[in-house]
Amino acid sequence: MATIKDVARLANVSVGTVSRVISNTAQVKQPLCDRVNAAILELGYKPNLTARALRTKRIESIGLILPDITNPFFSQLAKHVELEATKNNLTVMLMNSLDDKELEKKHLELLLTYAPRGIIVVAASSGQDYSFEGEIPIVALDRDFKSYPRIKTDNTSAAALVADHLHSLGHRRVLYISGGSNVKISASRQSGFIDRMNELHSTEDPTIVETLEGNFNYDTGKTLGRKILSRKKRFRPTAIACGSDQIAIGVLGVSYEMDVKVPKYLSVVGFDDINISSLVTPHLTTIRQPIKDLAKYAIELLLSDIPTNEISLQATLIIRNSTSVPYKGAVKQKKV
Amino acid sequence: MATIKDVARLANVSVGTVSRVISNTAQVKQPLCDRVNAAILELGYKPNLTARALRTKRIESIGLILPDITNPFFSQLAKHVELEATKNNLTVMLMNSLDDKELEKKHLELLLTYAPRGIIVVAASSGQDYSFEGEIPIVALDRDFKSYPRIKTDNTSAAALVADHLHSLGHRRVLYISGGSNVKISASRQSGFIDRMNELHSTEDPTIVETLEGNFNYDTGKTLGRKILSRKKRFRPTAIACGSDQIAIGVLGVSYEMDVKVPKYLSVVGFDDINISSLVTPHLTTIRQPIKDLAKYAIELLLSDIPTNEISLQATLIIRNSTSVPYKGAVKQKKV
DNA sequence: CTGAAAGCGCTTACAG
DNA sequence: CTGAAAGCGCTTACAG
Repeated sequence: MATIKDVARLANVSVGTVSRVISNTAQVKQPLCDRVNAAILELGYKPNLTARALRTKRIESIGLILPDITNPFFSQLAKHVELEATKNNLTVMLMNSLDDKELEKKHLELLLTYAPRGIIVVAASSGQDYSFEGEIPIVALDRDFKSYPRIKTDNTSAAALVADHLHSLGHRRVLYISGGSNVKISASRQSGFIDRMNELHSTEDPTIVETLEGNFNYDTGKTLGRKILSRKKRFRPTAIACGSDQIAIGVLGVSYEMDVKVPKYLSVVGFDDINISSLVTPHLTTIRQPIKDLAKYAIELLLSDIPTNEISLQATLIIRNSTSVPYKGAVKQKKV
Repeated sequence: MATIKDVARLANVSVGTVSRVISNTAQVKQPLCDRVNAAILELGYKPNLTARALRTKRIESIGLILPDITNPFFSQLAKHVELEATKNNLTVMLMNSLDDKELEKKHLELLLTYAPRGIIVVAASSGQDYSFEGEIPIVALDRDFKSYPRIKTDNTSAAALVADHLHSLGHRRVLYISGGSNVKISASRQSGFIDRMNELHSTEDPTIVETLEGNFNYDTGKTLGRKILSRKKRFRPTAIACGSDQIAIGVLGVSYEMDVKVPKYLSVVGFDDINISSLVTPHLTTIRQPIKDLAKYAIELLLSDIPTNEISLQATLIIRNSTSVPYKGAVKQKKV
């Protein structure tokens, strides 16, 4: 591999000059500049990133720690983070915390010793019980992490969108399956939905909202879905809103098994718009998180060090085939 | 941040000695060793990885280039690569080629300038039209890349497993939906299936095999599935084997839409065992690739530089609910 | 605007 | 077994 010295020799300038034309950091007279560029081309010179990093004390990478790349939402996030990073000539180091706070901490510490331009963490834990020295910028994505600046979707207003949609279709008895009220973003979605539903309530036109809690996964959808659909029809909601697409797809699964046609007899809404949402049958009505922007702002924040607390982005409702007006027979229902 | 010098000073030894105890590369007498370790602990010293990399000309990372982390199979692969890398104290740099050979090349070149311990590429292209200097080990995972050593699943024998399964259930008219015969691994699966099916054929007990070609995605399953299920029953296969789970899930989708009960009237088999396969309805019978081993061997190969051409791992058949004996009415059928 | 030189934090021959 | 020192390939004050 040719080094900066080789280039300097060939171009008959000092290494300092070569460095300057490469980094475009200072004025270099045209003739010198040309000679340097010619030499770079001739030698096929590529700067040694490690050496540069040692001097500047910054590696041209960002770290990305997330619970599990296998989760469709996270993999989409990771993809856009990588794409956005590449635009900025940054490489991304990926690590799975497996939702293990110890591992998350270890990853963070290792990453810190690489001195990347910044670290994005989709947190497994709140990280309250330890701290880092050093001035490497850290950004929390999606979930809170310590008191680092955070980029997130406005979950509350997004969930309200779901409530609006269902209500406007005519649903008055709905059920919310939550990813667990102990998880913060899950709680935001849940309260966003319920609060809006309550706002929509009036004595003349009453709404009934129930909530069931589980996790963000398929199993929750299956288990709780089965429970709900086992009820007598008059005690069933006409629509189920879910805290995640996974839950919703689980609900779709039991609906099929129990022969409850969606959306005819049951409307189902997800949250996230993961890839398969548009492919399952019926196609899932859901909330699309602005993943690309989430990634873009996260990286921007990392590179800008403009002090920021939180950036909250708006999500959009994607209406597909899993929601419709409630079936005619959905007459006066009793409260469970 | 404390440096090796600080440690040396505190421990009252030379930096060389500190380096030696850290890297465990030479015998250091107990007392010195103890002093050094104590100093490291006291200062919370972490070696500067960049400086080490500059000296050793190797960064403790591996590169991972794959078409799209969003593809469930790749994300599982990536996860296990990362887990395995972490075990070896290696960090992974992730890049999506987006199936673009130019981008793949650019990524590769960038990665090379980082001088990682090795690069794993799940190739978008055969990479025939360019070459790299340098001695950084490269390993092809899943798909061929140049003439680098390759780790893969034995697609041919895996597909034969599917043929065996279907035949033993009693299916005699089957159809294979391929991911395209121009893609090498797809062709292996296809021929593995067809060849075994033909071996199983005899004049007393004939089998009929058809093939349709598309891509590895859901759409292919939907489109071709719809085409097949639109045929009159007597011209329909009793089972469809697919080149990927995505295709199979697409087929499941149209089966539902067209009200063809699976597996009662149609058996469906996938390939890959991506996460959702066990969650779709009905749960998909499929081939499980030994993803963990794929990842493990890839990294082993990278680190060992034992000259190897190809490692081919055996897959396993996972029988779930999308396959069963063909329905009774599946009597004498005519050839299409 | 340009060059000479220091120095980033390590590792590793080279002596002893 | 240990220390002194060179050097990895850059960047960046410091002079001029």
